[in-house]
Amino acid sequence: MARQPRRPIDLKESCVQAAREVIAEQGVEGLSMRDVARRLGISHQAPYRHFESRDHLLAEIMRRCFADFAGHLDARLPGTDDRTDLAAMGDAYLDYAIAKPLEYRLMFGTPWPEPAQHAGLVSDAVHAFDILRNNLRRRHGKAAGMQARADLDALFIWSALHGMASISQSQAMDSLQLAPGVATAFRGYLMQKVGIALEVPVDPRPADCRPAPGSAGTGISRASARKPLPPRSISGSRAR
Amino acid sequence: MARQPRRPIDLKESCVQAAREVIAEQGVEGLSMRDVARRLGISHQAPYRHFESRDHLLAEIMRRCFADFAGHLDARLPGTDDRTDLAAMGDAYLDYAIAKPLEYRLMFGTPWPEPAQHAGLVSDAVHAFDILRNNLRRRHGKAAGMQARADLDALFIWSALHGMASISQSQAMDSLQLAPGVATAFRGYLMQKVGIALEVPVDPRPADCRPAPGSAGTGISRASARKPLPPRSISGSRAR
DNA sequence: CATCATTGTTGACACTGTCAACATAAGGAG
DNA sequence: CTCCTTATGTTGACAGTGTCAACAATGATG
Repeated sequence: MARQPRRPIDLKESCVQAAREVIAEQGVEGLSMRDVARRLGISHQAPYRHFESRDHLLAEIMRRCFADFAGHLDARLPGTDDRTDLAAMGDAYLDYAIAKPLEYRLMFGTPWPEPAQHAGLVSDAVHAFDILRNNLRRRHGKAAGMQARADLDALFIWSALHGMASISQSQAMDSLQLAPGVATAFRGYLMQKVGIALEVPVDPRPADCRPAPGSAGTGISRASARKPLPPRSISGSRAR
Repeated sequence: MARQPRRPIDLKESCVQAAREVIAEQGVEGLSMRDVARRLGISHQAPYRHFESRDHLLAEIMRRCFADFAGHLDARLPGTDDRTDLAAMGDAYLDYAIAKPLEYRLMFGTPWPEPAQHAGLVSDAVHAFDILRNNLRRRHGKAAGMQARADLDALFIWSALHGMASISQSQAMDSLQLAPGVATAFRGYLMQKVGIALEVPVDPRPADCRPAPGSAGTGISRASARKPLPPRSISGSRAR
């Protein structure tokens, strides 16, 4: 028979809480199992009764971050239509990235532990993405190929937002000697550009010709790789 | 008087080489001073004669990666005009990210060591950015405010490319159940969207009104943060 | 030659994740 | 009730890490 946990205070839960505190204070790299144990006043091995390894603890925390994040996206001020709603979603995304940089970095800037394992992690992360995708699917309708279009738009939006979020968080911006006002205008400018790009339809086919509709010729197009880089390619993975 | 280094084989150089191998094989996290020493058959403290700390070694490697990267961008097939050149640059950027994922992650996905220190790192990184920025400055001319416009465009392009590169490298794509063909079309689609966004001029002012020129209303716009997130904000830094 | 800075080695220290063995206690079976 | 199983927590080890301190060799310079 499965025995019920009768502990009043849930040590597993406490570990997660303590670990989140550490991460919020010092970032992922600062997280140590022993530190968690120390903060809770328990032996250094106690957390291992609840988490197989540091990676498993980390995965659980990442899962919760994704859940938080998805909740934050869901809690945006509802737009009056799909368009303003999309804008609100973009704002909510960037607000979160700014307000919780270390959590953001944990979700999107840290190599994931075990891909196949930690199924909960994956499904929670996908759920966050689906909030964005669902909006675009409503927008594009169900005609043939429109699922793909919605996915492509979702990936494009995500790229721009994530790119901006992670660039803003790196110290890079400080060193670039940007023209005055650029740093503060960046966010609004990017949102406008993305909005424009979404308005103008685009052929998701191989691309290569297709001038931009209403404009001379897009400028950036030709897809696919050429010139496969000199010799020494890179293999490797995040093993060990 | 400054003594000349008379060593035939430069141990400092060997350390860098060995460390780059480790990183290319196992990623940044796998880099260990002692491992470097072991590979070179020297004592575990020898590398410290040439690098103050692991972070200093890492900074040197990052610096070289940026130099490589900038060289790779410079070595793109020259475009016939600024537009096709910009496209070639985008392609070169993504080619590099794909060919050397671990180096790419090292440059753009790893918290930098000491910001102020390691001046060489910063200047080499800025140089890579300047390749992009210079193209856009030529494009925009020198009229008042156009410097800022060029910087904004550069940041926008960088965001999209970096966003795509880092999303593609995460295992996320595999889990999203994307519609068929989306994964392969992603790159070309994003390049087209970026091209379109660059064609259509945009007001870099605060944004908030300004409908997209030639279209009903951009959809994504309103900049700036609202709703500052519940309570628990995050402080912390990458200390120690 | 004597001096001295450069470079490399050896040995420690505190810290990490994790394995193994042990202690304790609580519930069910007899 | 006792006995046993199972969950939980503790103690002690081991190999690995970055880094400090003390020492040794070596070669150019006074």
